[in-house]
Amino acid sequence: MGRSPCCSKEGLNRGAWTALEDKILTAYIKAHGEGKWRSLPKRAGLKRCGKSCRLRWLNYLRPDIKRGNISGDEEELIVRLHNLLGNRWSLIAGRLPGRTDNEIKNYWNTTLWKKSKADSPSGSSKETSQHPSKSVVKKKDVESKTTSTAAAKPLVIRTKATRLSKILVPQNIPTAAANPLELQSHQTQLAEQGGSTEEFPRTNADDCSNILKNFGCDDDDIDVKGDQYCNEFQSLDSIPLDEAMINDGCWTGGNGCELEDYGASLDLDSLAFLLDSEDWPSQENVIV
DNA sequence: AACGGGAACAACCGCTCCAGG
DNA sequence: ACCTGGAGCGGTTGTTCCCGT
Repeated sequence: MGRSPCCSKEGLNRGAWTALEDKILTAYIKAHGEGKWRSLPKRAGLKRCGKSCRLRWLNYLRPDIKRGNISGDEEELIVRLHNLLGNRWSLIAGRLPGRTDNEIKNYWNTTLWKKSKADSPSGSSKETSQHPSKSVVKKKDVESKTTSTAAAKPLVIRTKATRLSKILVPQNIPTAAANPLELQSHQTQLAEQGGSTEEFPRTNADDCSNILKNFGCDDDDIDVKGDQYCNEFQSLDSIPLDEAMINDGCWTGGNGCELEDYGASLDLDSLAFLLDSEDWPSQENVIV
């Protein structure tokens, strides 16, 4: 409708991200920081849409992502927050350090929705008794229905989810990932530990040169170091990115980015207490 | 061992908001 | 005040994995 698409889709990679793409994106963001997503792919040498890069970083590559299963405490908190906030996944995720809105949304759609349904067999709650993604009711229909029934419902005033306009920068970002050379130790460590021998796509010299250019290296520097850097990238290709990052300490908090560094550490118990508190308005008349 | 169905998760899409010019 | 681009959000789709038959 007259609006240019966020990016030209021609010539762009789509679908699953490769280990090399992950490495390039991670290294670029660690070197230059987040933001400017639209121009990031070009500057980083990625054939991806900016939105895709942002999503990949936020949902998968960010160092403070908490991997692994949702704990019981977290699950309970998600249920409570969903009861309170509805499908405002980003808001819910904001109260679960290390969890992404996408992860919580998926978890709800696959797991908690069923539990929620089982807990209310009478179907008293329309919001929880209908699978959000399996619903045949289109969004516009939902909107028209909600507006048409608004008068019959208690007053609910909701704003859009608050955006986080500030980037929380960990105080001691390991610089290794920004420099492929320094990541070699990870591969060495893995080799010594009998790490994965899984094969990943190889990086050619042109790719390396482009990456180096995008990271601000001048041509002379690339000429001198290009082959060396390329070798490092190629050797890195032999290990999964996650393992490299874990060894980097950034994923585990070992010597890198612990949640506390982000000021994002929250006590689930205290949150649960908060939700129990009478100071919280009930869902029926909450104003967010 | 092969196949089918469902679950889980990653990624994409369209819409909206907001800040800056 | 208006316009535009950047960015964020929630819904939806696609792909992979797992398990039962």
